[in-house]
Amino acid sequence: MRLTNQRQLVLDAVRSLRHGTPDQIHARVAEHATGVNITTVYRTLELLEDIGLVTHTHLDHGPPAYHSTDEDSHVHLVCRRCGRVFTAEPDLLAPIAERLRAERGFEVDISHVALFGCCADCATRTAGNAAGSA
Amino acid sequence: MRLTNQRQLVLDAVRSLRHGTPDQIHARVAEHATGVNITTVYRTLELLEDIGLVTHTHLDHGPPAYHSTDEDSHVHLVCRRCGRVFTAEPDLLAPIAERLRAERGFEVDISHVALFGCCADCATRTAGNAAGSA
DNA sequence: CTAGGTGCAAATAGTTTGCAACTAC
DNA sequence: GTAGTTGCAAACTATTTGCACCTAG
Repeated sequence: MRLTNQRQLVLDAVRSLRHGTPDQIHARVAEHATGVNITTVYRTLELLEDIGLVTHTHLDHGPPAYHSTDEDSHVHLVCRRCGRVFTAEPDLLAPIAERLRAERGFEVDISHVALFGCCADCATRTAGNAAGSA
Repeated sequence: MRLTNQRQLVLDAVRSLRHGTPDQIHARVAEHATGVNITTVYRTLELLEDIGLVTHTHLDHGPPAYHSTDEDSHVHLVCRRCGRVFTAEPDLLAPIAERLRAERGFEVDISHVALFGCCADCATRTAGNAAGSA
């Protein structure tokens, strides 16, 4: 497999953006080099994922978020109000992963998990408001 | 709000398909009535979600899965090999939801959760095979 | 009757593919 | 030198929007 400049750039971008979409990765790459095509970004991400250097998660609808497998695997907490992404220790899901493995042989990919909900800030901000979501 | 035939059909379709994509819902509706447009399906799903009759989950990349809020809320287990969707009791995540609420004020929406991984069947089928994914 | 709902077609966004030119090895 | 890689443009899929027509209330 050939190590091209583009591939190095894409990998660097994935590492520096911690949850980058293909588009964001492309933009980041473009800061360092001109003319790397979005197509190449997609192809490279697929390749890097294939050889296990990156993984992707679906943090919301829309573009997937890519992250390097270098980082400690972590669980994503996505706030559906403000859209921010928090991380939690993978440890959090360990008991569940254990239970699913034991009870049904299902092997959870912890680094791929996103939990949706509402973060503390947004909960505070909307406290007292129950019904109307405009 | 007007109760139209189309809306009733879309809601019925969401209920009968348990994890339907907009496309599948459209197809299901088309079995019962002619000429309901995919656009209407999208608009109706948005509306039904807004008034709380349905929710959607991202079970994989691609189209979201809609389900009726009638059903018991449940956790989705998505096999990344065969694509099948299993369900688990929401109970499974309760301790985690509790912990996140206590530790960081993050309120997890349990019915929105999908756990990715590999089901027992696929694990068995690929036992002993480590590297090559063609 | 009328405000809200629908269908159509076109716009948009994200992603994939064919193919010719290019380059790391 | 050559097979693998890239860029471009066009295809494709999923979704949204504008607008004229239609219908539930």
